[in-house]
Amino acid sequence: MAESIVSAPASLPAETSLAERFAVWQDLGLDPHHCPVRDVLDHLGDKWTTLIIAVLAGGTRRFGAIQRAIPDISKRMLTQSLRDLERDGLVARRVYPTSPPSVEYSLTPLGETLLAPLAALVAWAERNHPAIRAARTRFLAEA
Amino acid sequence: MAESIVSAPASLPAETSLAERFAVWQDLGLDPHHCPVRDVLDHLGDKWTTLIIAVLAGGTRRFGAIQRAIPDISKRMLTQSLRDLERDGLVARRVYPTSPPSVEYSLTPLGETLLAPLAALVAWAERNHPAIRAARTRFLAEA
DNA sequence: CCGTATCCGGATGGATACTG
DNA sequence: CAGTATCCATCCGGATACGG
Repeated sequence: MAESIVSAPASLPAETSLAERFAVWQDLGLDPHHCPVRDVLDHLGDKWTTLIIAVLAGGTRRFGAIQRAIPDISKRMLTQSLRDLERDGLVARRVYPTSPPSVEYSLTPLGETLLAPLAALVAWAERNHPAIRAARTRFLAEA
Repeated sequence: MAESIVSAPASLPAETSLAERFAVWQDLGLDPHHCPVRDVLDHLGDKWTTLIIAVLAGGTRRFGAIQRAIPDISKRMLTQSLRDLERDGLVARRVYPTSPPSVEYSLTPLGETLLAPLAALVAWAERNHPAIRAARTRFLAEA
């Protein structure tokens, strides 16, 4: 997919509002290749990625250990999610050619920089979880 | 769905690490009803929600205005996403019974509290977008 | 132990047409 | 203008079985 030559806009200062950032993406036609929400966050939003990052936030883990930490993930989805994270440079995979083989996963330095903003969002979710559930109940009661 | 009587754990201080938070959810069996990642963030992770919030971060908007701001969203998906946000108490919907009718959407106070952590995550995505794209290219080159 | 391969059901989401 | 209704293709993700 011969990438466009248009370079991404210079990154804005950290305190830039969401609304201002949106205006920039909009000028680029919300092209998914230049819209970080679509190109990066959509990935974090899938069913398992955030949970896996939370596990790896605790340190290097083996494949089986991650699977035990998230009881209802299948090997298929765990492998695929880890591959995607590796592909994006957030997770490192190290294979030890022992028998039976063992494979260790850990966050890369890039992956570690994600922890702070992600933890802030998760903290928001925890703090407001009761309010959100209350809103849902109220909404249902009106229908 | 007669809700369980087990109350959610008291919320942890803001600086608590992801790994520590995960341990708490895990003790509850990662039950989706008590895991904010699953009950709240999964919702934010769907295809349009974050973009819609970014638009509303700029102020109250009418249905048509939101649709024009996000060129490739269908009316169907916009309606559905807005309903979900309204249901969770993040967005308010106000109908003016004019002819033709006009409907305004805006963030609720609860919705506004989401802007700061969300903007931080988006800022991370913007800043590291080039590094992530580079990692993808590297990954492809090895296969 | 750490995967891959295959199959398949259900959810997601786009296109289109219609309504108050 | 702001939806709803319907149909339909695609994709996500679970179950199972097999391989290095």
